[in-house]
Amino acid sequence: MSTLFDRPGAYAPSTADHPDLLADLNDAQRDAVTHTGGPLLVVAGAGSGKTRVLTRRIAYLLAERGVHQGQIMAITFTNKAAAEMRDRVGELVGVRSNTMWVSTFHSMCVRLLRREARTAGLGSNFSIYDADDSKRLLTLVARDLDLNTKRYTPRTLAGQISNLKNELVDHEDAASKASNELERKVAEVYAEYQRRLQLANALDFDDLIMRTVHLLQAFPEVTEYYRRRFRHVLVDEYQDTNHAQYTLVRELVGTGTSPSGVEPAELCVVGDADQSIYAFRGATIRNIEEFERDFPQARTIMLEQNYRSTQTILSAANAVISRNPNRRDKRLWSDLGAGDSIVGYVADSEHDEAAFVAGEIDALADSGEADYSDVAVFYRTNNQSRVFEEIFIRLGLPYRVVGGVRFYERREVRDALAYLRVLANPEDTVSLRRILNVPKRGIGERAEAAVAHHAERERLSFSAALRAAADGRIADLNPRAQRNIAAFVALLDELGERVERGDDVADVLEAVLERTGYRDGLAESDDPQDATRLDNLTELVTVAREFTESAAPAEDAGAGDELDEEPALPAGSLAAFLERVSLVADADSLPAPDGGDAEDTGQAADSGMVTLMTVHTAKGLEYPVVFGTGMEDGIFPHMRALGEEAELAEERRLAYVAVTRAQRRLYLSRALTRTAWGQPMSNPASRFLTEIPSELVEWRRSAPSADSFGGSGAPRAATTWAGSGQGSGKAGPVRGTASTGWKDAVPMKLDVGDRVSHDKYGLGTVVATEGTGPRATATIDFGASGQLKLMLIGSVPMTKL
DNA sequence: ATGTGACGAATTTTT
DNA sequence: TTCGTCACAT
Repeated sequence: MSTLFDRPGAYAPSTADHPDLLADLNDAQRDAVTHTGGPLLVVAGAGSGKTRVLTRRIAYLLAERGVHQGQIMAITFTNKAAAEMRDRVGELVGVRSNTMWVSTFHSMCVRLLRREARTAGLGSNFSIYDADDSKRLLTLVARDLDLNTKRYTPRTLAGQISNLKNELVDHEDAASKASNELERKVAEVYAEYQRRLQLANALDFDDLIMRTVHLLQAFPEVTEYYRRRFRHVLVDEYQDTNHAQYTLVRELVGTGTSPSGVEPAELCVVGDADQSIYAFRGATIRNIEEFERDFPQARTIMLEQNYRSTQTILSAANAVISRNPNRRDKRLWSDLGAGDSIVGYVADSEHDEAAFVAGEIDALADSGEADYSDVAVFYRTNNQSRVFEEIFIRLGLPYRVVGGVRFYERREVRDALAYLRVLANPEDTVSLRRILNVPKRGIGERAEAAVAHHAERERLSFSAALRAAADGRIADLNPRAQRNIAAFVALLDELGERVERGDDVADVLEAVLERTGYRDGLAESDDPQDATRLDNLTELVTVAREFTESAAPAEDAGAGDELDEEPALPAGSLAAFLERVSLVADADSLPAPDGGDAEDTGQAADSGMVTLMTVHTAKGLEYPVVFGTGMEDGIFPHMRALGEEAELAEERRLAYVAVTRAQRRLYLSRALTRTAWGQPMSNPASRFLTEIPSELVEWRRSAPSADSFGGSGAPRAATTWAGSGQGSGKAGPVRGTASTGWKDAVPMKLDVGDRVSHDKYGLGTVVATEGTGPRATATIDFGASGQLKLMLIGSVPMTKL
């Protein structure tokens, strides 16, 4: 790999200029790279060279400003982004990038918490609970507290508690602030949940951030140490930070001169409020919108030149996003020219839509206009991928689906990992209870409850109680269960010895799969799914094997980096492996540039496959050809967002993300009818579709025009039904101006039993109604044409009789 | 203790 | 439709 170090004559440390670092940047980018002093906010529109700015800035700090790599902390949200940043900085400055702290918020916090475990009141071998573990624990807690688990589902509880932690509210504050029944219950659960986490020596994802913030706030001397150490903090995707992460950054950077004279570090954050699509997880664009207020003397630099897309695509994106209220105005522009029109398509059904997409991809490939790998198909929700897969398989069109159920979320993988986690941390009760009877070994609910009660009564950990049970020290346990428990404990001990004597992780894992009978159980099954499960376990063993191999030689002896002199966890250890897999949840994620793909069904190289994914997973990626599908109100924007201003704004940002992924060609399609949960459903055109200026779109197939329906629809129907997708460029600009389009119209009032006449499906009877306002739907029986569920939003070409 | 059938709910998800 | 949870039977 060529770096500035390697290139003869290109680099002379700390003396020469480095025109290379700035030469190919535009003015704004250059400003962002060279800015010195106060906090810097880089507002980076889609495709405006955000990563380039960040990496150049780091390189510039090292090369031109005499900053030591150990003084830099760069924070991202994903491991992928962290790896990419490290690589790209490496290309610019060489091996110095290896010892920089470039990491995700979460791994940075883990690193810090392990170092300061004692101060933070943690065992340094703490486990990390992910969402699934949290929910399991919450299920236990809710049961023990006798909650109505219908009303307080683990999902709800997890969401509420997560929100509280993201806002840095601890369980005591939550209790005192609670103002209604739900909040009081949540606070109660929260308290018990935290108690159990502590008992299990475990932290959940949100704790990683919150506990770090609390640590820094409670121990100024600790904070001071890190502030002295990190003089430059850079944050990527700043629009995705939640309050806790925001506070963490502020604690790290510092706001004023500390008592012992440490000045605040230089802060550089990069983000785009228009691409904030994770508010539902606590991200708040407040952090970016009020950056200037939060950090006085802050400077803002806007990157508005887009290097990715044609002007047509950008104009469409601008048209959509500009309807969001309270938005900092920003207009992306491109000098790549207008390019091709956006292609619109109105399909009869989702199958029809998929067939169109497949046919179009085929045509592009045949004409040589695009490789399969140039093409991405986006949808709002994962279940929409199915129909595409079906058609692609039928046509032999190579594709890959990104996302969905991830490798580390598969049941068998989690089971196997739970064994390892118990071996590493016997107090990890959630994992222990998970594997207690997996595979089935005759330790049922009753026995488990008996052990749990005993633990509670005697104030023992579950693990200790289990040992008591094995020794016959629990009275109300039948002998059979006792024997089974004893055997299980013996099994764990035997496996534990392997860990003790330092066997490789992969060997321990192999032993787990063998000795527990897990592998045999799957091998003997005739369920075809179990064959896949077996493959996944084999893959996990491979991952473990590779982990050991990469850990051994990569011992870079600290390289004078004081923070690395004592690794918190021994390299290659079981604990280190578990930490890795907890924090890297994307073994089978995106097209790895190097093609080093962990697991996939397909054999073909990435280069030859169409990519299918949700719009969320598409963030940060780009493709020459993009298909945005399911552009219907109720699908995208999602039904749940209709009528909710904040959620609608987020959907709009999501649409903006979708559109701005496209480089050359953008297709937008919708279906008049699609099957939702077994029932056919009819959705109107997505409002996002109608907001795109019609001159940018060439409709390959449009909605049936009002004329062809003949009849007079509901008032307003004739004009509005045609709203988008009015064919062949005939339609004038879309009406429905500003935010008050026809979508805000009152839905038709229908009750069960009402008779209606639909312009397309004829006479029908209302058999059910659901939802109200913008979410109102009616299921109508059209006799021979069957039943159809219609969204009543805006207008439907239908009259009530 | 475990297997079966009814029932109900059902976005998005960087860690 | 599909998946996971719950009640009940074996």
